[in-house]
Amino acid sequence: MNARQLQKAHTRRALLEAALAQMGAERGFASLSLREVARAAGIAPTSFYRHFRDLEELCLSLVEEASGALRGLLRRTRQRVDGDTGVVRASVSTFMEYLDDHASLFYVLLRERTVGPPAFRGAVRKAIEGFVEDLSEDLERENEARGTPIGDARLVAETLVTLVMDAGTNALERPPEERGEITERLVTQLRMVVLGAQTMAARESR
Amino acid sequence: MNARQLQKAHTRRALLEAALAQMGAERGFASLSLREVARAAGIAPTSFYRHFRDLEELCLSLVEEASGALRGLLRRTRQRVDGDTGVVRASVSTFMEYLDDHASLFYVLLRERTVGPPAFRGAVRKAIEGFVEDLSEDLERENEARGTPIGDARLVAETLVTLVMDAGTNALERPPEERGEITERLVTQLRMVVLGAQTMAARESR
DNA sequence: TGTACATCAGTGAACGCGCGTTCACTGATGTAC
DNA sequence: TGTACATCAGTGAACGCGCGTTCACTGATGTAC
Repeated sequence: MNARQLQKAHTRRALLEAALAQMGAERGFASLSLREVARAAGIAPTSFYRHFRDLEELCLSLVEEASGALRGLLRRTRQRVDGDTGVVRASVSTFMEYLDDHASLFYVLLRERTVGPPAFRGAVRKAIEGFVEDLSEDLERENEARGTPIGDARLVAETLVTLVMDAGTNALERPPEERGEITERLVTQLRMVVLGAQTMAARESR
Repeated sequence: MNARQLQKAHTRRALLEAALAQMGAERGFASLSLREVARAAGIAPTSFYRHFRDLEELCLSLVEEASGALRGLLRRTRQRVDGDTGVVRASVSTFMEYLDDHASLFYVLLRERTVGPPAFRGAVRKAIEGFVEDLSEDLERENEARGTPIGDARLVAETLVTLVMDAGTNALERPPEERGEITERLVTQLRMVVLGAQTMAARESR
């Protein structure tokens, strides 16, 4: 890569980081300002346009980045799911690690799910659907292996993901010392769901 | 009430409605503008201050209104919960009715849960906690009556509310014809949770 | 009931401010020969 | 390697705009006597 291209990539990164930093706990994409972001990235406002068409394009990149990180992590999770630790434990601890490492990115994913331009919400939804898809496959595989049918695996996966995302939101809003409790409650919730699904499937096959 | 007081109350209402209308599908509280709201309410921007200190105060009123409506509806739900229809069905149909009648208010409740000033998020959380509290009592009462222990009723209630809120968000974002499917999936989800909780409680008491 | 005064919801002009975007530019880096 | 030219990330001045907020005001409604 050119020295020029390298420098450009550098600046682009600075812009993304700056936008991410601005959206702390209280601000959504809607309250960002191009000038503010440029200022924080250390460039003139006009230079912004060398990298993105507008703020929306920048934020879309952020969403994609957040999704990518999440999926990558999930993929790594699979290797942990073995006899010792079940899908539930493994997924939860993976998720909480992600939360620690990418808190700001996660904010983006959670917040912009319900506000903002459609393209935005669509991207977030797609990311979550990918998550659901992966988890669904894992669930089916594991439950076939164990001989415990789980019924509509996709619906179960959706339920689990919903609960995980919600717990993630809470975890970000509460002080870190409550993190452990939130995790434990989440694990119980997820087990209830899986157990309920199995019980339901068992009844139906009778 | 005075003619004057009456007129004032009228204008106040217009302001609240205007703000609500502005926050359609894509806009959060953060992207409202005082002038825009005043314009839509048919008054001069400066008159706004006769009613609210700033936009935040207005939005807080909206959140409280939304919470009030939700709780009121829930209270009415209780009367439906009898032998014929269980807690689950009754709650879900109640909720979906609310969704139809107060879509905009519900947007406020769902969106501003994760973005915006702390006072704001606090109010929303409090509303949801009230919801959880009420449902938790219902669950305990019903399950004692039936002799099917449910374990940590509060945790179960939290799980149910989380799933209901999430389904509500989806329902608002999807075309109305998908509403029925979403409702059915939600009912199944909730039944899984209740069944799971009961199964878990039964195992533990063994 | 009539009069004099107080209240106060709503007004319109004015302010300074930060915003997004345009434009013609600069000057370091890259490329062709 | 040296030279002439092209590219293009970053610049700074300038624009028009809508914003939140202040201020002194108006005039209908309410109140005291």
